[in-house]
Amino acid sequence: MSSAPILNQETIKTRCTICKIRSYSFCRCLDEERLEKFSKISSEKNYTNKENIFIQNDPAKHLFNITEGNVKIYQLLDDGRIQIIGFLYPGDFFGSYKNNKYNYSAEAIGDLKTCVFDQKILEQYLDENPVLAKELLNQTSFELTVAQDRITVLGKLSAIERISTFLTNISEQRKRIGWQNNPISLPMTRQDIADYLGLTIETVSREFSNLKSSNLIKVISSKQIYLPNIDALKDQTK
Amino acid sequence: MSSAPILNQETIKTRCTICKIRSYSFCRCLDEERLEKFSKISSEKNYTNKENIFIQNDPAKHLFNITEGNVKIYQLLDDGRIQIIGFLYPGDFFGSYKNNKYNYSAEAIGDLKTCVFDQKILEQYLDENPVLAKELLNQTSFELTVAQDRITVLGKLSAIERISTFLTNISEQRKRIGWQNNPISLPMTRQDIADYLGLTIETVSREFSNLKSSNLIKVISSKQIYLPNIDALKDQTK
DNA sequence: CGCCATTTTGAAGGTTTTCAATGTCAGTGG
DNA sequence: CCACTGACATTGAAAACCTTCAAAATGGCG
Repeated sequence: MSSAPILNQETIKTRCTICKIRSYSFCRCLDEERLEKFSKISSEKNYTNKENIFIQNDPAKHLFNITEGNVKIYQLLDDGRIQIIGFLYPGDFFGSYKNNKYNYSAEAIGDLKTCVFDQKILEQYLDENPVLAKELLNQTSFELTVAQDRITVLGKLSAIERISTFLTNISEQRKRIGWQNNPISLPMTRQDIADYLGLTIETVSREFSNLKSSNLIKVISSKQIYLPNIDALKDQTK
Repeated sequence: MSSAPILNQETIKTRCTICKIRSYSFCRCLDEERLEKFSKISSEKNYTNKENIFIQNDPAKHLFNITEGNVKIYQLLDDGRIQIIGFLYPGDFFGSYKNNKYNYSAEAIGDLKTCVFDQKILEQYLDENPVLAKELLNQTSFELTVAQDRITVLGKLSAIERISTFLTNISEQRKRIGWQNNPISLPMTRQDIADYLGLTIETVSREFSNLKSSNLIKVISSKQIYLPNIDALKDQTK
């Protein structure tokens, strides 16, 4: 079980108003006035590469919001098999809003800055600020559609289709949050991609090679991928 | 695109108060007083076997709640491949609360009775009744954990593990809503189960036969399955 | 009883995995 | 500066699992 975040009293007043990712996060619905109170119910906690933020089935006490860096959330089977549920980026939230156990483990990919909420305190805050409850509902509904799309990817797509979908999705997600969307940077390893797509690292590597020979990707470095023809790549996705 | 539900003015006043599945549904959080208003923003609509309730990418105008019967929600790929996202039972809701397009198609399995809400009207109602917004958030968060668990099933489990998980999950779900949980009735076809688990009908049939020879299931009829040893079956799930 | 949809079973084939070896690259120390 | 190290990635060959194609069996319903 991972340790609890510590409140940082010096920074709480201004933290939210100067937050760079607020417009991409569920707290965007709060006005300046509400934001001051909101700052007080959250705190900052940072992690380093491969550090666990929490473990599946831990008592679920907190909800996290990424302000900087990346997170992978994953489920582990008894025999060591791993399934990565998702890669999360600035503005994404994770943890548990309501359940008493975390449904997955969470681990930092590279340096990570998060904003932490106590589950109970956040729930109280929702009662006083229904607008935030509605925004969380919106965001959670969206997460649900993402998860449903992933069910189809894992249930029906071939290896090459999964990889192509993965690459085009990343490109689109980067565009959405205003990052460079071509070439794309992949913060995760090939093994992570495999565990995300329900494949082995060898299959991922082979399909990357196939895409390379078809000139559908150009591997600048192993974590920098250029997509010369996104439309043609999209044709591979189904 | 499917047709819009029609308000039935005669029944709206009493419908919610006599609703048999209310305690399993998101509307359980409303008191008698609020329920009367709530009745007025919903209507009843029934469907027959294999009837489409809506199609993926239709403009999303409604949210549905099952009062009787079963629904399958699924995504269709361009080449005809199908992935069933979920089987839904009384008390489950589906449709779209916020998105402008449905993320999946929905079809009745057998006779179906639903309670229908207009998206926009429901959203207004949420503003006046934050308690319902919170309840919808709870329910959607739960749906999200279910979808995440399914990602692991489809990404990492073998055929026999998927089938065993499917059967034990159904049994537990039946217990939860107070139905007979052994033997379990399967309203869907083998093909549906295959499309739900990302397998072919042949593989599903073969694994059912394997479970039969191991005495882990007893096929009373093709849609009535007795589980003589649920614990042993659970050992097959991972 | 007979029909037709659904399910089961069989055999061959294909995609992905497994096991093993080689290659690449960044960081470190001689 | 270059060899060494270890983590990560790629490639190869064989095997496994699931699918595909085909045929037979079952079972519900007129």
